[in-house]
Amino acid sequence: MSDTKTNWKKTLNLPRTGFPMKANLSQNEPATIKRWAEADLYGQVTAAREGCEPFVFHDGPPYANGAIHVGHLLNKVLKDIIVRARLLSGRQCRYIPGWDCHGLPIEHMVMTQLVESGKIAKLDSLSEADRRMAIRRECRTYAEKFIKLQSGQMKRLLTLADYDDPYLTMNPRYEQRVVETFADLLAQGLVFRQLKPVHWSIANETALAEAELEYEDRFDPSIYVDFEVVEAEAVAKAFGCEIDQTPSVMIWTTTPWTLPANLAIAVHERLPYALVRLDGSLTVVAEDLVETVAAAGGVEKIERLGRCMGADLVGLSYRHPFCDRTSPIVSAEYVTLEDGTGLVHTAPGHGVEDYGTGLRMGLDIYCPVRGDGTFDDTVPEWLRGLSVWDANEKVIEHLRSSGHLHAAMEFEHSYPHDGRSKTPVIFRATEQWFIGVDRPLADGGRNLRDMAMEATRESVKFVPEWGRNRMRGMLESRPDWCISRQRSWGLPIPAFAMSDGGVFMTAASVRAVAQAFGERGSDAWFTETPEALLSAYDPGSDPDAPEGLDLAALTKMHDIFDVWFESGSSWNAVMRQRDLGCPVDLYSEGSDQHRGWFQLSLLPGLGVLGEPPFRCLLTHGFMVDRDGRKMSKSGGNALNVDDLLKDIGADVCRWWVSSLAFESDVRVDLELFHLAGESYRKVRNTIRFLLSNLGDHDLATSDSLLADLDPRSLEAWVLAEASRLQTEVMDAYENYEFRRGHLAIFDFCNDTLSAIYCVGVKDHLYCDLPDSPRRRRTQAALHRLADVLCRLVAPVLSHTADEAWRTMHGEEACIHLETIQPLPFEADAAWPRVLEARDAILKQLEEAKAPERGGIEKSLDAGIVLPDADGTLAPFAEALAAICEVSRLRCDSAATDIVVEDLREQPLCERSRRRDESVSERSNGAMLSTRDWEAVQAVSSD
RNA sequence: GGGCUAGUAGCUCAGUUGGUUAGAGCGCACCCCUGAUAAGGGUGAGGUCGGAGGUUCGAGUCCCCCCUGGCCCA
Repeated sequence: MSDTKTNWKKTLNLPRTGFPMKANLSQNEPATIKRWAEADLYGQVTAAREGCEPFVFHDGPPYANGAIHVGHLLNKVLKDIIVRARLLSGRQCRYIPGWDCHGLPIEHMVMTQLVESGKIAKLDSLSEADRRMAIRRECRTYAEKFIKLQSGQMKRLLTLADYDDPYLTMNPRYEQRVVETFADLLAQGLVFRQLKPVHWSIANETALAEAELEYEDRFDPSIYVDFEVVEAEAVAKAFGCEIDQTPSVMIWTTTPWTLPANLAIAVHERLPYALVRLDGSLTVVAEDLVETVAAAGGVEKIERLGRCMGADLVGLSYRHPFCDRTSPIVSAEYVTLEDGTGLVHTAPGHGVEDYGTGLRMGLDIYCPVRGDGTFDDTVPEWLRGLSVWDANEKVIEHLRSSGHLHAAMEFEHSYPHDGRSKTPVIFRATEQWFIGVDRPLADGGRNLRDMAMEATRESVKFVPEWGRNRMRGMLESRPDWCISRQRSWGLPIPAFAMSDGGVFMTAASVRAVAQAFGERGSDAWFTETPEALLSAYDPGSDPDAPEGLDLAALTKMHDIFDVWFESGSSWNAVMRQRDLGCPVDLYSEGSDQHRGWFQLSLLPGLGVLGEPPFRCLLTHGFMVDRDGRKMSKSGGNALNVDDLLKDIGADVCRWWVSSLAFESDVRVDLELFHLAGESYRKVRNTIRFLLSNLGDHDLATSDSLLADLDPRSLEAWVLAEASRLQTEVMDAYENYEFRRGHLAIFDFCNDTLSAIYCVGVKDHLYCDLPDSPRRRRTQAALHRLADVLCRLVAPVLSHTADEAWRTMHGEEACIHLETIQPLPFEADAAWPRVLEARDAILKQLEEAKAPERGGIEKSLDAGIVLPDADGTLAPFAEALAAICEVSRLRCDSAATDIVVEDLREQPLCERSRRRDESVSERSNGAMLSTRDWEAVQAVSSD
């Protein structure tokens, strides 16, 4: 018997294909990448879509620092799915990858390496310009290294983009456009110079960024100071009591040297304050802090005279204890009862919050401290020229002798230090460049904030929609944009100092420098004279040129642009510069960019174009670990992308990405990738089944076999389902609902095909004569299914789709050059009822397995009698028998319940294993059905 | 501390304008097939919808508060 078994196998049309079950992605994908590169797939597909309606998509620049992580993976794969889906639907989609190259993280890293390698000493011996150039050379090398690394990793993710000509923010043609963007904003009157406190290293006389600070414990004086109130009566009234002496308000500080710059005292409007007599001296402190403050001053007798709210104090004024001025009491939300007195010493030139309060209240941003840490001549004589550290003691002495000091002690706290010199830093107001968001534009008179609020109200589309509210909230409260930084690695702000101390920078002069940068790169700023940099500048034709301008007397200033200004100009430096279309259709990044790139592209865009540079903002969430915690390298819960690709391959990663509800946080864990691998295999094997039955099928004439399908045939049904799938998936892609597409594709493979259609047609495919019309028609359907599946998965499984496509159409073919067309198939309206009948039948078959119900375990041992009162199902009897895998099925208009007939006593066809009614013993001695007997005879006569 | 956002079966997610016993897939259990075979098919068991209140005849769905995450600020 076992001999005959193998013999029958030889007479069957069993599946065969070169498309393997095992994908071996990590081995095979690199070959695909190489093939695409050699064929210049990006060039080919953009050429093929020449003249098609463009979809303008602009890539945001990742920072050229470090290897890519899973966040990049999500970002880049999502974008690539978008690009490929648009190409599939017949749109042109030129996609230029980019990198953010300048900025502190790189410079900081390079400086650290220079210090560690000991090369820093040599650098410090150079002239300032040479030193900056040396640092810039190192930074450029560093950035180039990581661009190369990341670009390779991104290609490894199977992304399609113009990697031969990416945009780099450090390239001359990019720099030129950034500076020109700046010139336009300058012309609009939006650029201004203002003091702002920054971390300042006295040792190196330079501004420092947060990343350059090290926090160390340090002892500082902690002092409580009484400031005499000017309006004694008003105080009495506020507290509702009689007073007999001039009251004070008490502040606390650990930086006595900032007291000369005190211009206000801040209270919280909704906190209660008390007027108290502490051992005879009348003062105001927060009600809850009276005891603490009294204890600090060793007070023996506390007398509470009255109580009021902070709001009652706002507007009063006080006399500075040693500078000749009076200042206001103001309100501030950040005032707390954590420490101090509940009344906060405010020096707008020496603190971030103080600065904010100063701007809000219209106070001077007053900073009497010079770059070397000594006082200038605006302070009382006894402080002039003194270093701030020496001033602490003097100030305390002075306050004590004048009777303003309530208490003084030593205080240990964490304090920022310059990481390089290890010396404590101070907050010091310096001149910075700003773009004003509330200043009216020269043409139009509206300001950027109003324009931004209007643009984001409805004209920009947000996906998800809540991004709108989020971004508008940020726009509403954002301060003016400080665009200057005091570093070397960046794009210079082309401002010149004039000999009279003024600053020279006009729209025309900036454009001239932009031209120089475009030709020679921004290094020119460090290597060329002002006259050379301004060679394209003609003061005579510049209405903004200052009178008596002497180009030869100019000196270059040294601020560079905030990197956000560079990336925020990319719509101009890339999309307009390369004539790709602007405003662009889509920007897509993580939701942190509502404050970052999106907002900082919107503002310059509005200033220059008068409209947003984008039409739609698509955001994704952040990667968190299996417990929902944030991912970080230091936390040890980060996944390595290279390992991931080696382990499971890019297509599985892409399949995983397409499955995500990416709008919110994305849980990421190796196990989840393996799960995605399982469902990938399901799709792959389904495609494999389709392909494996097409080996003897003529694809060229295939579609003609589907011309007049019976709407009640399985083929009509499955192709109509495919048509529905295509509509659903393409609609999902169009609306960035990749998860919906993913699920639809999976369900189609898993359910429609694997569980139903493939099961239903196996018998025809394997057992019919190869040329039987029924088999050929089924093959034509399989071909159509494989075709549409390849196209639909191509944006996601870009390697696998290509692999399958090439299995069908030869090595030279490429799925990614194809577009998709509507499928014309329709099926009988009764099909849903047929499938319901199938469910019911399968349930009955399962129950028939029970011993008391007969114990039929194999469905082919069963026959079905199906109730069909109105005769709807009868025409589907054959199809139903096939998709239920039963040997016989009969519809009965008189039956009320499904009957499972036990056919185990009936003859079994040895070849098809069906208990068909036509089975009988044939002339060769075998039990075969008529169809199989004919097939065997035909095969053996070959 | 503030703005935005998320919390539904072991896992990933659906749940439309509040309305019958809260759905799907994976996984799991059991069974079939061994002619898609490191494949394929069938059936089934899993949830007090983050927690506490409230509105309502009725709430996963509306309101308030709280808890736990995330992003961006302070």
